[in-house]
Amino acid sequence: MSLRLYNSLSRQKEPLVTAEPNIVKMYCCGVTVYDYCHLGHARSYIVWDVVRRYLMWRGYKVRYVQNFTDIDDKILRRAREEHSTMEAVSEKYIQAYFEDMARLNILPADEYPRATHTLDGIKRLIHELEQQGMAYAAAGDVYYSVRKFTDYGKLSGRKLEEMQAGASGRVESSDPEASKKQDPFDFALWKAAKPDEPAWESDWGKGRPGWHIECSAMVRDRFGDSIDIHTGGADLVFPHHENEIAQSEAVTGKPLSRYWMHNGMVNVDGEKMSKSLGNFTTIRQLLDNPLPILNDTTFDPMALRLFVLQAQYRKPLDFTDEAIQAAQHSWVTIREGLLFGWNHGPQLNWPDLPPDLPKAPAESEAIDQFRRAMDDDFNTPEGLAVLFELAKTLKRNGNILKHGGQTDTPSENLYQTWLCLRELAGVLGLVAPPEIPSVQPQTGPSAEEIEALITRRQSARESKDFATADQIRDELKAQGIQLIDQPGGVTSWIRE
RNA sequence: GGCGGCAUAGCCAAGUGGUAAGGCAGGGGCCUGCAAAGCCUUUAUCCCCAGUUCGAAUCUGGGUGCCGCCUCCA
Repeated sequence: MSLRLYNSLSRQKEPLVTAEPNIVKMYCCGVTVYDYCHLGHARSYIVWDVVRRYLMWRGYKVRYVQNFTDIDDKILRRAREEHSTMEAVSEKYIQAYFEDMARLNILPADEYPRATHTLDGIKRLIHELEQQGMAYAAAGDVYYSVRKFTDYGKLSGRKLEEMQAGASGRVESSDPEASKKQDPFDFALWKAAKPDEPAWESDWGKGRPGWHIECSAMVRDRFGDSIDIHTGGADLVFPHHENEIAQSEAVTGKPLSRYWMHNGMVNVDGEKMSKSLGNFTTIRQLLDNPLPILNDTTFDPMALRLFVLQAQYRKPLDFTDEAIQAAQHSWVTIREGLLFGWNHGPQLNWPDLPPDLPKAPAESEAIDQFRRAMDDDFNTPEGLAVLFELAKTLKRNGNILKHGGQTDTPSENLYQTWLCLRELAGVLGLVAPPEIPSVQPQTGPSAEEIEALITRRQSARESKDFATADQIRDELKAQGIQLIDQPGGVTSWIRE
């Protein structure tokens, strides 16, 4: 059974057939760098990271390119506000982007082209469009003649005539470029320089590129005429991706991308999270601040990842307190499972664990089920269900071991389960750093002190002095020591 | 107004013709001096109506509600 994915272009799931066997050329529309990334960005890049990791796990060689838009009105406005420059603003937020993505364990792209580094390619493409009669210059601007591209609207499924009815009110008057356009639907490929704004020399005079053209130019520069998968947020379908298609395909005569994939939006109270609505939470806001709903602890980046992957990527995802809480708790379960080997391997006489763990047996049922789920348009909620089954088993056995019992599950089975969980979690980018208890910095009372207190409590309990017994338990609890009274009068303890 | 999508337990979410995965939260039980932790166990007939079918959450038609895009947007 092959991998199938939903292609926005055909509006149906299709088997993945790449141009070259086992090679995937993938381009993802990145961010405009004028602010910190919010949860909408987090979702988008987590989703595409998982797609990429899964394809790699399935044996594809993936080349992944993602751009930074570093020329833009909003960046300029931000620069003015901060008495800074466009370069400084974009540099700052590009660095912030890298920091945020690293925390979310998103693999770095193979390349990060920037608009400011792609001027040659952009100008070349505009020239070619001009030569083909698809574009025209107008007072220092250059526009794309939308009506000349007969396939216009094929991605978003709209017809120019139908759009006109609803859009006419806005397109006409409010747009300052409207007077230069031959048609309201035409869009800018190149914009004439305004005073005091960064500008580049060109045959049309000093100016800067429009937004859509950079992606067309970058894809062409890095990959050639066609790629396999083009991704981005659902809000980019129109006009951004539609325009990319118009620009690229008019010149090359070939499909810009075989498959188009779009992720659903993150919602707040049922409405899209967006800059313009002002209802956004940045990634760092969420991860850096202790949250009352989490007992004043911070939200784990991996829990954010889990939160995102618990929804199918094309559906809207509601961001709520309850969702945060659920994700955090869920993550603890997965993490317990991931740490099982490090915590209990020695106890089970496992061999020393090499840094590169062996692969789980490919024919295992869990792997099979996971693959079936993910092969069906990256069904991560179903894939996660597999992880939970594995993690629960490990967690349960870990608890039994921790509480002094003896598991009746063969050590070898637990080892395979653990390898399997780690491998599949890795495909989803979910990792828990090896936390070997003995290596952790020990704070609070020493083991001897604790044992002494337990002995004192024990005698208090035997003489029915429960007040003293409970007091000792409470004091240790306050120092992060959890006492566990086991059947048979034995009391063990763990550091929390 | 046009185009597209969604509607499954308290919340999130799989399932696309054969009598409802998983997570979170909750209930019950075991254990305990009490507790914590743990273990076991439990919780839905799938928005409404009408069809097709031996059989539908799953197909068809009609409603209702919500969301996205049509302007910068992941």
